[in-house]
Amino acid sequence: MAQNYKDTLNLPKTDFPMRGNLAKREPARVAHWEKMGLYEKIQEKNSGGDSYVLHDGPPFTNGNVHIGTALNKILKDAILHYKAMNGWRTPYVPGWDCHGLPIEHKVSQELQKSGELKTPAEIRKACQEFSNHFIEVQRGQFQRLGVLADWKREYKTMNPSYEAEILRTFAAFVEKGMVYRGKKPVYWSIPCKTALAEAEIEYKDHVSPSIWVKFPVTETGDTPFDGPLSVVIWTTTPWTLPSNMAIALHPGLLYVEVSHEGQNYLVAEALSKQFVEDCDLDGATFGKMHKGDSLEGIETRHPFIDRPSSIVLADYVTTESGTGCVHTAPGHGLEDYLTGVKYKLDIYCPLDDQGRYVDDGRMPSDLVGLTVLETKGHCPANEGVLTMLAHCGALLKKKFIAHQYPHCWRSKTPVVFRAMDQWFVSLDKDDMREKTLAEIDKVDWVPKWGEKRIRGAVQSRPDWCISRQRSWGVPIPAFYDENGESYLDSGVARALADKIERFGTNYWFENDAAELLNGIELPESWKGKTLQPGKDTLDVWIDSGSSHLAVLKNDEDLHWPADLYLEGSDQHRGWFQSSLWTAMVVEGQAPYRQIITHGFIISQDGNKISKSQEDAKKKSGKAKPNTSDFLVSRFGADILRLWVCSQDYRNDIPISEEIFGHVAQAYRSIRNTLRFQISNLFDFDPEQNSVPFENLTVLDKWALHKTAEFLAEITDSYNNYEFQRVYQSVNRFVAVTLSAVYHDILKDRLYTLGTDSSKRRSAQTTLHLIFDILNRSLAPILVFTTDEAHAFARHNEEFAEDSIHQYPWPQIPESWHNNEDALSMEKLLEVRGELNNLLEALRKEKIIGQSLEAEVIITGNEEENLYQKLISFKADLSELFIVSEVILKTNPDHRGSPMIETIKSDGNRCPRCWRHVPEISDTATEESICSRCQVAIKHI
RNA sequence: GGGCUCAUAGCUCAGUUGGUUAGAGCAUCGCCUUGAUAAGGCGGGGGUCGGUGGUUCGAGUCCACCUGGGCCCA
Repeated sequence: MAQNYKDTLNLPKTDFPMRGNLAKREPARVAHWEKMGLYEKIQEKNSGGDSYVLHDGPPFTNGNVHIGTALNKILKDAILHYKAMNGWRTPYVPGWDCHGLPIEHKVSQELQKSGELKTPAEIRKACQEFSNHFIEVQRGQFQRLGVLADWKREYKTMNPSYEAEILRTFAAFVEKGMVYRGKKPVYWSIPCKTALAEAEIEYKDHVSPSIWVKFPVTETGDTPFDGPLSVVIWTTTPWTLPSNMAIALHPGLLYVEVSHEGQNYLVAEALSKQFVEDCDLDGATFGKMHKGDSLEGIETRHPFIDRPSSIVLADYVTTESGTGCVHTAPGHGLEDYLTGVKYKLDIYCPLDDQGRYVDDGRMPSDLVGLTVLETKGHCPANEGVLTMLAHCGALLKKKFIAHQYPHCWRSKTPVVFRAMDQWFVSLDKDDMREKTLAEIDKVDWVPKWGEKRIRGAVQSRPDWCISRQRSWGVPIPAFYDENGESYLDSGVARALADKIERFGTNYWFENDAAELLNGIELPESWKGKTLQPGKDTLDVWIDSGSSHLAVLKNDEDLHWPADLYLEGSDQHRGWFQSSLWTAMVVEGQAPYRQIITHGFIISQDGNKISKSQEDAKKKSGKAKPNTSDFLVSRFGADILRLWVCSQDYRNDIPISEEIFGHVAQAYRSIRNTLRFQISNLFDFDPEQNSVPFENLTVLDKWALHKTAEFLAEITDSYNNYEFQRVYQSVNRFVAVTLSAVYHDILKDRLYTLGTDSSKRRSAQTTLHLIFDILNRSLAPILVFTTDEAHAFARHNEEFAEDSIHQYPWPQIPESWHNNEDALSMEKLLEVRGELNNLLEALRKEKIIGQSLEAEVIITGNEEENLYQKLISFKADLSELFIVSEVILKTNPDHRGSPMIETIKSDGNRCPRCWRHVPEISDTATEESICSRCQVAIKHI
């Protein structure tokens, strides 16, 4: 008959599924939101509010959305949800970074397979298609994550109007006189006649001649050497010797004079023994030692060109190989170049496009015309230089050496470092750097060490090389005459920007100077010249660095500067900095008020994700892709979002199966808690059945007090963007306050009392309030689940026309906080701890199973505080402790806190409510139930 | 090699201006329940706070060095 009584209970009822099945079910909600125009509705709701502008850093459009990019967008979305709930207007214009070498490289590889040589315009067209394809892909993947944005107004750095803004930004640089022409070494492929980027370089084994060369000291300065001597350098690229301008020593290393058969040499002390051995200087002796920094400025003579080569200092000099005296050719190496800039050396590079020594009047005539390109193991330039060294007696030793050397990815030939004309931005012009540093002060950096980081980046950045020898980018609007003289003018650049805005950037690549300049008023100096348009494009950091101008300034819905930029911490050197410089030049002010940065995704063992993935791949042969889509397909977007919010994103962010397992568990716990509440409100209409606050039971008032504490806690965390604290608070609230305590106690009331009894309605009123607050407070994070729960709770259906995301952040009455009943309840609930220990002991002894099988005897002194409380709430105690009876025994002799005992109840078990009571109404029949149930059953 | 940064139970996080036996949730183990049931309840075990050395009456919490990780440079 027990089943019959079960039918008389108000058991929970809902269609809200226990299991989310997110991967399958979320897409329908994405479609639902799209259809109902959720983003627009949220904007409309807040149209009267102030706007909060989070300016989107554009992801690069060259592949699927990676987990790190997903993390970034999820954080942005959660912040905007929270701001929108708090009444801010939150227009969010997402962007795409389209130009750049990685795309051009991939596209070129594809085009190369077809074997045809393509013009820049053709390559650009293919790049554009490539980029557009991945914009489609990524947009879909972002939307799948639940990210709400104004996708109709998204910005692309390859849009003609955007490209025009880039050119106008550049024009401002020109106008301020910051742009100048200089030389800088780049990788150069001789067969391809093109500059290469690091990504286009392959390192391969190569055999080179390594040589030890004497540079006789001509000017010793104050240094007291034992006698005439030569500084010995070691190099594996003899062909760069004609461009030698200096010899670099380490300031902190010791250098020693080595004597052998009347000759004296200077090398690093740490390498001197090796040097003697390598150069067969048997019987050499070691003399005076000198510290590197004491030798700065000493002059030597170039071995075969009438030119001094002086001693300079550089930190990158090592004692790993060579002599510790580094041959420095600023036109043929990046480090050499930087040293050259520092010491104002000539950035000399006497090579033409074919890699041949040019006849510039400085090159020895024996060398002119020799190429550095190696064919069949022969390098004419190397051989020419070796011959000259042998003639002049400067060659101490030659040995062949196998080492890694950079090769061109396309032609597979060794590349050379070659200084070429480039465009630079002078960052110190008009104290721009100082002004920028001052501006950094005014920005709110989160975490605050971000300020140190960008300060370091801005301080140490050398002049900005902004030209690239690439096709997929925005052209530098410069022209050249037949002598190679350059022509650049801000007015012309602006006029060209207008043209490009109308015709697209390919206009530049498909027309000659006459057409490009047609209708543009030219500066006097340009007139009468035969000009060619330049082929270089702008550094892509100018592209994305102009976004605040291109996007925020041209949209009345947005404002400049932005309220927030939120990107990975690598952007201190990247986008944060490039945006800052462009803003300083154009507006004289930072483009953002606040910067939040997040760390990088790492594996659980703390290593780089790509590296550990490779290792896993090697071991198991089945590495799992770290793409957003893969993880969404396995766990669902809400789990991914919850994971993001569970981590302190300001540091490294670990990811693993185990971590996702725990987050999924936490999700289930939250979901079930919401489900418990929804299912127990199936017959509750807040309009009809609500109980006023003052009439709620003391336990319900306590629950609202705890809810108020919870809300205050997470509101504070949200305000500080500390989602991991929200996550922790939610877990504790859900698992402890609700599931283990409040919900557990409530079941008796909800299930067994009369449907409309005031204590049951009191519980439902409270549950309803808590559900609403909990669900809303989770809405910025669990965008799908909270919307689903809302639809089921309010409309008892899966999709509703009103979304949780249109509701404001919860506000609660002050009365909930610290009400007197709640504080008393807090004390009484503390007794549960001790009580539960005693019950567990009975359970272990198989005396009881459920706690309702037990009764409690508490002995205490009326003078004592807690015992007084127990007395005043005697009627509620058995409910609170979920036992059948609580007996209070007052004993004036009892000292200290009340003594608690538990025993098995000797009452009869009511088959309906399972409580053990002294009297069952009619023990003779099977219908016998307790008196409380008798009343209840009449009011079902 | 340089700049910035991180290091608290198996996992993810709290630990206020240095002060009693270092906390939480999850996981784990044992028990109970079967009227939140691919759920729920109760209880137990588990860190000496990356390491070393200092400052201090007292340090996870301040200082120095070391180790390991990350981002950015070189």
